[in-house]
Amino acid sequence: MFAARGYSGVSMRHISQAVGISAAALYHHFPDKENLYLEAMAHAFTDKAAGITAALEGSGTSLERLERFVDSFTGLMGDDPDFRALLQRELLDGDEIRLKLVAERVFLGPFQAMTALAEELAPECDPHMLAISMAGLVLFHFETAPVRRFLPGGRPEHNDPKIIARHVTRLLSRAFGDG
Amino acid sequence: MFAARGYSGVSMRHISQAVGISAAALYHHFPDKENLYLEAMAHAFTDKAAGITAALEGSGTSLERLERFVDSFTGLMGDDPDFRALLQRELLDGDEIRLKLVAERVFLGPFQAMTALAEELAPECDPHMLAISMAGLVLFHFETAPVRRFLPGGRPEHNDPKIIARHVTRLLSRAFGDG
DNA sequence: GTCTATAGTTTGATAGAC
DNA sequence: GTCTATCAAACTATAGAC
Repeated sequence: MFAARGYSGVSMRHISQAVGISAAALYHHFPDKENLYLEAMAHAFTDKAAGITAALEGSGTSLERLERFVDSFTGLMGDDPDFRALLQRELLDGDEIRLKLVAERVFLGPFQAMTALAEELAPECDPHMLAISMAGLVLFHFETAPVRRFLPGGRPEHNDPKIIARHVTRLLSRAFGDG
Repeated sequence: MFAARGYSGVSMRHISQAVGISAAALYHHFPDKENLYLEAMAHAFTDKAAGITAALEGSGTSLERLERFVDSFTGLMGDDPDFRALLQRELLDGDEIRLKLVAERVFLGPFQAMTALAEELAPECDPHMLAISMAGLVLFHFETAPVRRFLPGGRPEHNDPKIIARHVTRLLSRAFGDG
């Protein structure tokens, strides 16, 4: 619900109806709405990125690991749209404490592996920026999915994680493949 | 205010205080909150992307126009963080009507020019997907700015539009420069 | 651990004076 | 065009019975 409507768009009553207890009973389990939200985020973000990190740290050439990373990342985003929406809402709404939690709990692991891969792919490039670019290249295709059908050339298959992965892998391979 | 806190995070009283009139007076100018929001969006989005389209449609080689596009796009995002936030909130919260308005009012012009450039740069590539990739490559650096300082290698200059533009231009030039 | 009842606040929106 | 006053509903949160 928070993924779909945001923090202030979801009330304690909405939540209580969804879980089938009264709003008052929610306050037996959580001290207030803020805390309920934080625990929901902590749960939603736990272990989500482990597969990404594993794909990056496996064996193979840097290009093979790049391809596995892109496949794994697009797969995760396609399988769990709520996770993606929650992340992007946190980037818009999160205060320092929440952003630090997200950074440490979901981004840090894969990001370290991504910067390591970035240094292999392009040693002369800033690895931090290249890691961000690789992630953005994937994420933006999902982020823009609801609006792309109103844009020229937009077709349903552009929302297919496999199609997105192939496109991104080819683009990055062109940039870092034979250099 | 909508950029910072979202639709349901801003009340009519908040707005009335910010503009210095009573909440009741707002209803003399707008029939309801929804309509006020739509008019605010229509205003915020008008002519925002004209500079991008101009950069893409100017003279020069495709690589020169690519570089001008990236400079122009990063400049816009750096100069107007609220515009970027509003766009990303619309992608998360917009219904069909609002997304169509955004698509036609802000995305369509530059996107058509971007797909045209994409076909020049990489005829064998899907121009729709490549245009999305070029945009995401730029936008994600701004979207992740608040969290990147908690990630390894994150430095303040990574938020500088000029640094971002140089990075993205180099990456895209590597992919499409000498092919 | 869940409920009903409710306190106290904030919300979107309206009525009517000026 | 703006105001004060206000309504009805929804909100977060608490009290107290079971």
